[in-house]
Amino acid sequence: MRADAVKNRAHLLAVARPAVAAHGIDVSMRDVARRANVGLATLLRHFPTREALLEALLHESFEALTARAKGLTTSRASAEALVTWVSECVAWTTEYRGVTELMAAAIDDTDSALHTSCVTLRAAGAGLLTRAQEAKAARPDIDGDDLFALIAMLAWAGDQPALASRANRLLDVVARSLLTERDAPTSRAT
Amino acid sequence: MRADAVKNRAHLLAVARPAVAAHGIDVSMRDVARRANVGLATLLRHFPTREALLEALLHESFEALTARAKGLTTSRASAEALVTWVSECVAWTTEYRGVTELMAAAIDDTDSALHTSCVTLRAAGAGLLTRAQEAKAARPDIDGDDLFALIAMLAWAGDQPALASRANRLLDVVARSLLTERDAPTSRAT
DNA sequence: ACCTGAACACCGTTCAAGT
DNA sequence: ACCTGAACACCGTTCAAGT
Repeated sequence: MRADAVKNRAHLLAVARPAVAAHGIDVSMRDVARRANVGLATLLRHFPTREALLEALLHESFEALTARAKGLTTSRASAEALVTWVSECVAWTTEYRGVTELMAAAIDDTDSALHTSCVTLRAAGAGLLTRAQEAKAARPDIDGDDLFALIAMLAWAGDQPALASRANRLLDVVARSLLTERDAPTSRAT
Repeated sequence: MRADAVKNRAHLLAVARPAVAAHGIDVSMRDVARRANVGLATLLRHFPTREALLEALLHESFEALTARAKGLTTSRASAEALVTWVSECVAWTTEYRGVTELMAAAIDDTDSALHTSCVTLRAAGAGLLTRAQEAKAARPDIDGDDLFALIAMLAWAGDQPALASRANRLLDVVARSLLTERDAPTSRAT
């Protein structure tokens, strides 16, 4: 990559991050290009789709959440680790309004730039879930796909202004059903 | 209303219904007008917003679901009635892809054409919930707003192609947490 | 009263032309 | 290699002009 292209790319990401934070992931691509004092076509050249731009912005977060799952595996009891991780995933998505929709679409779309990140994230959750199930701490009849869906649902609710105030209770409802009775911590147990 | 206006309105609704069913609630208003062989401005004159059009299309369904809640109150055990109604609400929204987003926005927006319908629906659910709670069949620490949020979350998941196959299990997860242990029916109990 | 075409300010896609 | 303006086909909003 040419030196000016490297610089352009970095500049675009620096501009896109606050724009996405302010307007959600539906922010106008044209607007991002404008803020970067660059032609729209230049933005599209670096990031041919919205997903590609998002992937570049979110890659580190995805990796951090995956690493966090591994860390929780060794540091916490299985039920607590699972709920903590779910809660952190949900909390993270609220930084990027609308990203849940994109993730739900990407998980089944091999062509999406977000596909690999989403699959990796789901696998990390599945690991925590399996561990909890082996310890008889989580209900055995759900799998990593269900867990991913539940996280997405909670994240979606957190994105809706009318529902966001209920986020903690909704997490608690899901968590209680996820865990078997005897080990069920409430969402305030940390 | 003038005779030609009445006819236009009915024709627009007849055309809009299959269009929404096919393309979801994000269907282009221009496209609906085109299919009706009418100017876009004419469509907007009858239904100044997308919400107004949707309200006209969905009004009967909202009323039916509200009536259904009342019917279940007298015909079923409180826990079963609650879960059945939740399940029927979720199933209904799948006919109108994307309507959940609109409902979540409308519930807190007094100006939305869908506001009243959503509030009424929420109240109907709250009634079923209260009855179940009084029978000690549902957990006491949630309210009608939480229930509305949970229904919306399940409906949203049903709208996502990648998550839809999990719909039954997700309903079961929510239902189990909603109900107290001893009375908890699985989602297949009917 | 009701309808309509047209102007407007947007959007993302595409590509020929520049450096 | 990389950038860019412009043309394109869309969108919903608004309104003056028609019947």
